[in-house]
Formats: sequence, structure tokens, C-alpha cells
Amino acid sequence: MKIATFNINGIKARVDALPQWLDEAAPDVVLLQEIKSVDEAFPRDLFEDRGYFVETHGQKSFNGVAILSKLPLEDVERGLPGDEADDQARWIEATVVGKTAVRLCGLYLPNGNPAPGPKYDYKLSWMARMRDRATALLAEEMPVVMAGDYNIIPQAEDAAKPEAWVEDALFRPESRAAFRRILNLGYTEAFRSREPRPGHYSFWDYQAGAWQRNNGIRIDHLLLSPQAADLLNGTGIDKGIRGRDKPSDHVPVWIELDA
DNA sequence: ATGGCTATATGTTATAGA
Repeated sequence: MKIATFNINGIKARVDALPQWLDEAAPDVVLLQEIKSVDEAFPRDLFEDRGYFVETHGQKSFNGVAILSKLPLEDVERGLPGDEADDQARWIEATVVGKTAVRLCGLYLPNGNPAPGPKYDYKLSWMARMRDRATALLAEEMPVVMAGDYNIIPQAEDAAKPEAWVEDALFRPESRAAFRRILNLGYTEAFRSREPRPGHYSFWDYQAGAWQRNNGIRIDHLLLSPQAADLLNGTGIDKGIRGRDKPSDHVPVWIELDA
């Protein structure tokens, strides 16, 4: 089962590039972030015509997450628990059943800039809530995949110019510690578990020729529960599509699970 | 770099992203 995460930076702007990548990469499941669309405006036909089931958790203008799956999506839940007042669409869950059942969580973690400030406080409180949800999911003792745009640069080797990010919400010590606190529950960061070398990125800014200069950062991740990590057969980043016409500023990151 | 570009809606300018 090939599972990918992809921050598409607006579905309306990606109606050509996203289906093209789907047809080439043929993932079984895709966790999408920043659909920037309400549910009613999401072009689900584009995906249903290709054999995908579609579940969305949309929002006007900003944020918004969705799941595409070639297998039926069961027990869908929308929103990250823990704060009834939080109406930002950044979390969706569902179960797919292949050889075994896998719980999928698609997430768009808050950016948090400028830091310090209220947006940074929101990022850290959101991560504390995510840790609670991650803890509860471990108790299920099943394969769990939490995938999305984490807006976290885990280590210096995950940025081409780490010195430029020292004060940034994506790389500040509190952000990275909150990420490690989730990992330390027992989750495996799939890509880094298979690729120890630096220089692999999932985001290049539109500005300042970041793509041409390979000035990237690795902020899109798939975290695996122990039961999912045992099924991991491979991982990769589809870097090439960043160089095409009208790209997102992120590229897909994927895993192959024996599930 | 004090955001150089992109996307969206609030739309001929503002807001957000990372």
C-alpha cells in the first residue's frame, strides 16, 4: 500500500498538476493539505473518476485537509480533539483495510510565525493536543500513519541553510522538542529511518530562486506507530514535480507499507 | 532581505504562507 502526503497549496490552482502526478505515481492513499477550499467546492470528480474515494475537511480560503483512497475510507473523523474553540481545518482521520487495517491521520500543523507570539503559542498548543491524540492511537496497537505538513525542520541536515531558520517557528528549539516528544512516544519518522544522509527536502520557497538554488527544507513527514513501522518497505520524495509548470511549493513524500 | 512569489477572497489591496 503506497501512502503519500502532499501539501498542494490550493486545489483550484492544482487541478492539472495533481491529477498528472496521481496518474504517474499511482498512490493508493494520498493525504492532502492546504486544499484552501470548502467541502462543496472540492473537485471530487477529478479523483472519483480515477477510482479514489474522497473525504474532505475543508475551510474557506485557508487550511483544509483531505484524503484520497483507492480503498474505502471508514470511521472518518474531522478535527483534532482537545479544543472545541479551534475551528481551523487541519486534521482528518480514517481507516483503510488492505491486508490489515491502517488508521490514517492527515495533518496540517500550524506554521507558527512570527515567533514568539500568539501564532507560535497556537502551534505549540496544537502540538500538545496532537501528542495526546498520538498517545491514544498507540493504545489501539494497530498500524497508524500520521502524515502531513508538520511545518517542522527536525534537524539541521533537513535544511540547505539551517542558519537562516534559527529564529523561525519551523526550527526553534521548542518546536523541534515538541516534535521529538511525539516521536519519543514510540513513533518512527519514516523517511529519516531509511535515509540517513542530508540534502533531502520537501519544500522550496517560490521566492528568490529557492528551487533553482536547491535552497529547500524537509518539513513534510510520515510518522509510523510500531505496528506500522514493522510494515515499512520503502520511502521516497517525488522531487521532480517541483520543476514543472504551476507547481505547489511542496512535493509529495511517500511510503510503501506491506498492508 | 526589510520576504524577492503564489494563492485566495476580503478583490485593483489585504492576508497568509514558510
